Amino acid sequence: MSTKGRGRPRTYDSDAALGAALEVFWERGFAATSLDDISAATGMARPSLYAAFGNKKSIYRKSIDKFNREFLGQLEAVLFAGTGIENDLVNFYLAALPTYRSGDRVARGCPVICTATVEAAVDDTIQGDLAAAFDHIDGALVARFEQAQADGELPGSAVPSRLGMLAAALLHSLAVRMRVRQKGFQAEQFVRASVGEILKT
Amino acid sequence: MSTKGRGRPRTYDSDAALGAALEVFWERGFAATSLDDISAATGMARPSLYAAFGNKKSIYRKSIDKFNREFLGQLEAVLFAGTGIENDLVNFYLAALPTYRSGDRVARGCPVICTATVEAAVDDTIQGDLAAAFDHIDGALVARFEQAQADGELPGSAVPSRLGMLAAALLHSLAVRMRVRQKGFQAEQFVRASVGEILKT
DNA sequence: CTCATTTTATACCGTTTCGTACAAAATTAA
DNA sequence: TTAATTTTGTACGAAACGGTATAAAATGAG
Repeated sequence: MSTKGRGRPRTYDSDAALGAALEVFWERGFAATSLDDISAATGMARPSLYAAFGNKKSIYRKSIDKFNREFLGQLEAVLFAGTGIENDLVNFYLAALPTYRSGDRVARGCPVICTATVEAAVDDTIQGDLAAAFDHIDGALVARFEQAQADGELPGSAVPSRLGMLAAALLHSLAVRMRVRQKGFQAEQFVRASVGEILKT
Repeated sequence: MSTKGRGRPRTYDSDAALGAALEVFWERGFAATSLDDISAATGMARPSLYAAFGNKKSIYRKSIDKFNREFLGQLEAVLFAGTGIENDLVNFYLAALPTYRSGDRVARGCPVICTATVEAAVDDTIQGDLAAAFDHIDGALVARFEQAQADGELPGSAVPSRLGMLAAALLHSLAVRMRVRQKGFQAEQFVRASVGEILKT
């Protein structure tokens, strides 16, 4: 690992490689993705992959971590945009949809919720990463409802922790539903209707 | 395939074998489960597995289908028990928890939502099975809210289709959260609080 | 120009994978 | 008892897997 100095210069960009690796993990899941798949997607030979990021699980964790930082950061910015609780919340979900719909062949939902969850039952480190990501989302949503209550947008009888967990459930459902691809499911309509129900006093 | 007649009698029970196969798929996911794993779990040699159920994907689909029939049937019975919408709904989720918590090592959530969803992006037949299962749950929940409205338990202004999809989101969230195993997550508390919010006029 | 250093790329190793061929075993029909 | 039929269990084969040893290639330092 050297940014400069003696030696043959590396031909890859670490961040781009992790992004390309995520794409294949996202489509096929962790177990069904081979190092050859990652090698083809990144253009890096297997020994280079190993030297740069470690073994397959390590590559997976690093690519998921990168996704979490970028994606959750973007979602949180929308959630705390300050356009009122209803608007912020609707925009929060709508901001996730383009990512959940992405994919060359078909929509793939959320890479974290849809691929890491499987591994969580047999791999404790991935389970830890995943639980931390869930905690992070829960915390952000609860905090947003607390802020709304402080701003007088919610009655004093409202319970932000309950609303936050309910709002998180909406995101989980969207994350898997977009990958399940039921015919006739209207994501935007579902988002607006559900947020309306949640905020109904 | 013969129930009686000439030939060496089979030593396995098809239903029990599919149940044992589901256990390993449930813990490790489809891709990470080998035919040797299934062979060990069922006590059937690989050629017998192949003769009885077909290839790995066929075994998976049959075992998931058996789970869906049994589990969803059980949940629907609770949902339509007729003890009032709030009780029925709470009991619906609570009835799912023992299954979601089951597992020798750790809780494994829902086998359908947590393992089939990964494959849905690359396998169209599994995607079709999965979408049908989701449609089924959606339909049952929406029907239950329609019934509640007809029974006068919900105001005329309520929209059963919206409430049903919101209630389905709760189940999806529970199904993955039980496998994610966040510290401090209280499932029963979450269920009661969320149902209370949903039914809050 | 020479040498130390770092990355690349080929090739290999042992293991595991899915699927099947084949003979032995166990039953019923004749 | 003999023959036909079905399941079982061993054993095999080709392919794919994760991971690594090793030499060639490409740079900077001296």
